[in-house]
Amino acid sequence: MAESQAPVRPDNGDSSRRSNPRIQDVAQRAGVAIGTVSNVLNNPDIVTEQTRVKVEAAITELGFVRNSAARALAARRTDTVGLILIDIGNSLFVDIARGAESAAGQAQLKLLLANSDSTRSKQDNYLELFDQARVAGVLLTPLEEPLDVAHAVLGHGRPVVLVIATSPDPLTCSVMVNEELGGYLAATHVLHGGAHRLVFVAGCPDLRLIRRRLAGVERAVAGAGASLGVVEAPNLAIGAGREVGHQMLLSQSVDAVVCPSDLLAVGVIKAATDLGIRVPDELMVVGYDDNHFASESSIPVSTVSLPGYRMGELAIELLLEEIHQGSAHVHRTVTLDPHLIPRRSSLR
Amino acid sequence: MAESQAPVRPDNGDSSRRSNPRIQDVAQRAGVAIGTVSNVLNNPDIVTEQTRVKVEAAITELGFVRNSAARALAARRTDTVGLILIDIGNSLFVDIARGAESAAGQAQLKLLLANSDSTRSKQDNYLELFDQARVAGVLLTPLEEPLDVAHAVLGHGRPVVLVIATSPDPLTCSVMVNEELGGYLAATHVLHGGAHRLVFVAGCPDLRLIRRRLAGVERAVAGAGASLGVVEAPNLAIGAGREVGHQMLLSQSVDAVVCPSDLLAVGVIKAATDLGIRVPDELMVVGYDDNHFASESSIPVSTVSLPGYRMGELAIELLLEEIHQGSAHVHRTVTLDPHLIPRRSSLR
DNA sequence: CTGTTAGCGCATTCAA
DNA sequence: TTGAATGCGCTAACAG
Repeated sequence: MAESQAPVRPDNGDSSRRSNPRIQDVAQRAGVAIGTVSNVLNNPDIVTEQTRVKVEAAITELGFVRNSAARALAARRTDTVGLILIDIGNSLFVDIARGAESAAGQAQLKLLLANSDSTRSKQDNYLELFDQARVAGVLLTPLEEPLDVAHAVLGHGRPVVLVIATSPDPLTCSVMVNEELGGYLAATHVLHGGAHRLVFVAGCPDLRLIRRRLAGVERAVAGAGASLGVVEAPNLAIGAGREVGHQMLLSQSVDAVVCPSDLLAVGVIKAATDLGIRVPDELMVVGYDDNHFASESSIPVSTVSLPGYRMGELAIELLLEEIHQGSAHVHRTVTLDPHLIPRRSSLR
Repeated sequence: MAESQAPVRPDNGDSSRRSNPRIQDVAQRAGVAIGTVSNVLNNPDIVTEQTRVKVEAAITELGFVRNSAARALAARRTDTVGLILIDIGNSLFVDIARGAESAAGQAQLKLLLANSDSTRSKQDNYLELFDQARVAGVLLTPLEEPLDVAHAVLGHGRPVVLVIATSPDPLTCSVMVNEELGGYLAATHVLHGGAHRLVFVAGCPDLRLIRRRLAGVERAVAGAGASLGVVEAPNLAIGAGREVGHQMLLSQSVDAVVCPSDLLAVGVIKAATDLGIRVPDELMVVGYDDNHFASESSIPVSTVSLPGYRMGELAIELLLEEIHQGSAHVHRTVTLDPHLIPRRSSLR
């Protein structure tokens, strides 16, 4: 046996003054073994009431805070989930975050947010960040393909759940929205309101999402014997809606406009107002996403509402399923139906 | 010396099939030592071009991803910063997040977001989460006192920067806004527009923030010989603005309303419209925060704009200062001036 | 139920 | 420059 003099931890003496007390300091202070402290932390039930209290006292006295890095390393797992949002400025994604946070909290999981800001490099950076952090899983509102980095994460055995994916991914679970139905609902609504000459403002017409919505509009129009025009817009923002709307309203006869975003709808309403066209009397307008401001505009905007909160909850539920089922898990896709919220912009 | 037979890692054989290859696997594959791989990862310069290429090849072939837990543990530091926002549904905070993310990215720091949702328990939970993760620092948009958990984080030697603090904290750096000036600007603006009978809608009148804004309004009114009424509202939301606005407009003679939030302003405008009072002709309304929707309402809302993006950038800059200066650091507070954005709701 | 011990995967000495 | 050894703080397995 070596000399007991050999100090395991030379600076033990002033350990009370360390900025980050360790479990060992707590054990020493409480007069128990290190494993016991770990137990009161992770298995409070199997420890004596008496020791537990003693240890807890030491913990608060020392201001002990677990080191999650060490914890994750030793336990080989994490109780953190990452959520990557396309746009935290869009209230739909905020709703998703809220739902996910609520469900995660109930499952004792921590939720970390990241904003990809519609930028692939950011999305990929955060995917890698979460991968490095060995999170229990990641929720991703994905940009369009390629999803190679996400697949790399999957390859490391880390579950990924896609939220608002535009198509089911065979390698993941997904929470989808029936976008075609959304378009159909919007178009049907204005058709029932008496519209005959519809226009769909295709912002970002290359997005599969937008094309699905257009498909639904087309289906509704086809069944009603009305006409449908499609005008393209560079993006989904207000400015685009206003510009495209202005041109469109000047050049063609139209009595209803269906937009794949609320911002676009607001822009079109502005254009109409500028031209002295009354909404909804002369022109009905419907948006999409049910953003919070849609109901707050002076002409509240009718919209196709997506259940963002529920989608967030569902995403966590799917993730938990996958985590618990392990290799026996079979990916599945849950598709939610949107619903129309009629507001003044389309009510005659 | 013990028998060299003792296997350091029994399952080394199938390590290529592990879901998470380690640095050692990379080293083996590249035919170099473990320390060398670490070097190409962290000090690429001090390694031979040739070995570097070899190692990088092995990394991609194996799909190696660093384990940030092990990394943090060994290095005793982290390149991650946490940002806790009061309300990610409020575009001001989104702007702050954007600014912070940009500045953090330039400093090679990762930014993680959390939403306290105006809830103390959530704020404290996330503070502790970041503390456990041993982040390099945390940016906090704080709820009002007490800040005890934040101080605990500070006690562990972890810098905290307060953003939109209502008063400077001697233990931290802060990014503040001259709220009194904001109130003054809003009131002065309507006074110049010819208003004589002002009302300040004090949502959450207990918040120091709100009281500061009111103080600014009072100063402006006092210097102009106009009258000022103050009505309280339970919160800063649209509904409150509408209700309080309705009562106020019925019961007193007023020609300008100053609100400490854009939502409140929108509510007041709604109430006015309901009552057939024309905005801005008969009633001028000014909001606060320059939320994105403020310019999008049909009657665009004049507002006191805070430089959210710059505030986020500044917060990171202050944090970096503190990290680099270490114990020599002296906390400082940067106070930014808001500016008024006149829009239709107050322009006659 | 309590105390002891062996790594988790990596950064970082220090020799060579 | 490169390679072998040490331990970061903790969990988990096991012996008392």
